[in-house]
Amino acid sequence: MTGRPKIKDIAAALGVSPATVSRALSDSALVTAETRARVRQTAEALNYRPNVSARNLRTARSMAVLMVVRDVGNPFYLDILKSVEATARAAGYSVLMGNTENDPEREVEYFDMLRDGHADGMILMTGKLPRADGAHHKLPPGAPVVIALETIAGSGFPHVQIDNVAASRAAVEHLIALGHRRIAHITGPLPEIMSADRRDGYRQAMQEAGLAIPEGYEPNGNYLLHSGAAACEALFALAEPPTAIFVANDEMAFGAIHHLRGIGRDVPGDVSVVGFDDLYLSEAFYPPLTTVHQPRFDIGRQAMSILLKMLSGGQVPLEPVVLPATLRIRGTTAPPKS
Amino acid sequence: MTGRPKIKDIAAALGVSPATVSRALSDSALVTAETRARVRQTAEALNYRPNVSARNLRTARSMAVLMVVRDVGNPFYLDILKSVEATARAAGYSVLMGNTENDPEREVEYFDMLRDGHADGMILMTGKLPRADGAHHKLPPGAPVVIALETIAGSGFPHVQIDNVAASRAAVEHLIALGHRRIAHITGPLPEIMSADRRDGYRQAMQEAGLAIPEGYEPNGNYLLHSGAAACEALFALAEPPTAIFVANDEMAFGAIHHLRGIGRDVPGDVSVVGFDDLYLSEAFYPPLTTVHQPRFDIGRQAMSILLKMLSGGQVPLEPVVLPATLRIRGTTAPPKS
DNA sequence: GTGAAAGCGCTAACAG
DNA sequence: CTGTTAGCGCTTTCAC
Repeated sequence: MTGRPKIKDIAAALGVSPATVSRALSDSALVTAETRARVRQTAEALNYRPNVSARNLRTARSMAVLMVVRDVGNPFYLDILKSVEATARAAGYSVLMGNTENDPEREVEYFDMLRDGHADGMILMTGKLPRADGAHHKLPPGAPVVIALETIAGSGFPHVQIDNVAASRAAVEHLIALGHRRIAHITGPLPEIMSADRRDGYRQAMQEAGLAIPEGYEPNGNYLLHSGAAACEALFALAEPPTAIFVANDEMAFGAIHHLRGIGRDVPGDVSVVGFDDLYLSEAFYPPLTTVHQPRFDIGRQAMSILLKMLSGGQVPLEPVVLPATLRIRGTTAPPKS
Repeated sequence: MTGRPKIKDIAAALGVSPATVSRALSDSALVTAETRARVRQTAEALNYRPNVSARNLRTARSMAVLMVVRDVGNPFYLDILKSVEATARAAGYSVLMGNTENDPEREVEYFDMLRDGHADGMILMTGKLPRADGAHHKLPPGAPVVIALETIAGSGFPHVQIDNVAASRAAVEHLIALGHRRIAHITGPLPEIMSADRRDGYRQAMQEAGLAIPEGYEPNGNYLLHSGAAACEALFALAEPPTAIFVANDEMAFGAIHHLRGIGRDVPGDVSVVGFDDLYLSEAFYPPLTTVHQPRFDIGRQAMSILLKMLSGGQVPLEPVVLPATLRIRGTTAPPKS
């Protein structure tokens, strides 16, 4: 025998039909325990592996799901990927990773992968659907798509998220409680909802405390290290720089702190900084970063569970699933100097 | 028409044969520019997507490659993934990400994915082949597999790597040049070759400088943050702790520095630390980490290029491709105190 | 409990 | 240049 063995080869070797082999291999109850054992044994002996393309074609399923993120480079998503994968594996699904790099065309490509049979369902963490006019409209209604971490209003897809507004408010309230009054905010990319939510939490806390938000106190970033430094630079070029900064994610917070150090400002001595995400390294950073912790593991697990439910035709929550996020107070926040 | 459109539907709508549609869609030269245009247009109109399972079954290729790493959580691999993906995409391949978490069973599963048609080729960065007795022996000789970053002696697969011994030696020589004599090394997981190479570089540099390696000066780690802290703790429980540490990767170096801070030792004032990898955050860390920079982008690009060559039946380098790694001297190294 | 036969959607000979 | 035909390897009726 040459080439990879097929079901037919096993059948021939055993003098049974291909159908029986197929059934035995898939643990069908329609086959004797004994035949099953014999089939499994020769399959093993022949080093047989079922051809996935053939199976997928026949069953019209890929047993794979797609997880699409804005930036694989962000370790934050990786932790979620891990729990998504664990949950998926337990149900027999594998996980394909999609990375958009914020490129709308690539988002469209990933949507296409649902339709062309690459994957059966999808977890989206990109904060927006491709082209408002809508690649997702090509998907059948009720398509197995779950939105995690971000919000896509009116999409009709289930959501798993945290309350970004409340978490941000709590972070800023912490700074206010320490006595800060000149508090700035480095935003994520706008007008994405997640970024807007975090900014809104900041604004709410400021307003409730009766604090003004001076011109230039809301510089924009894009969640990347460098943009945190750049935004921070803009802040400290102001006539009245802040004594505290709430940064929309940890990575930018690292960049901001790095910049502050460069211009000779001590954190938290001169300036307090709060981040958002609680990355793996945030605690080992110096000073250990005060930040908002997100329940990454739960987010992934819940999102995947809902997706699995959709994939098996079950009911899914119509209301967003909102998980708790908590402020972790560490070493980058302190009372203002004066 | 109900359900997803197939090639047949387009053919019917246009009054041509399915074969023509297939050809038009794949830009075959065997079809008029005009027919091609018409086909493309109705395909677009019908919102057609070719079924990948059917295509893969027919062509016996998946146009996907698998990149398997030890730990997706390590940002180091992500940068490589990005360049692998860019190179793969340019050639029409997509990339599947495999994560073994150092579990040999999972490595075997990924090998199986080559045989069951999930992927056409594979880039391995796990440092060892599954079960010495050998899952890879199930693969046909000359299987499209490239080993990156690590070495699998005698496997016969092409390798893309850096010279870990030389790079480590350079790192330790830097510490020696600063005047350190009590230099310790926190290793990666042994007996993996990459970890062993880095340790050997350390030993060579020490020996050449005529420096002894005291008992306990080579604590083991596993490349994770926490193990760096733990190994460091062991080091500073010694009667004569080191004045400098060469750590086998940045993540453990972060952990070690964090621990040193915890026990009141200043870096680099009291202790110098050198890492390995040059992670994205290493420069933003405080103090900025002195470390060995690896050419991540080139590693990914080269590995994928070689894989593509194998996939198209071309010749591949028999000798390992060795890329340069360079020491980046930053803020965690200084002369010893006394 | 097992076998025979059909067909998933596509591409690649082979004719014309 | 286009159409006809066959078949990739598997699963799943439908018979028995």
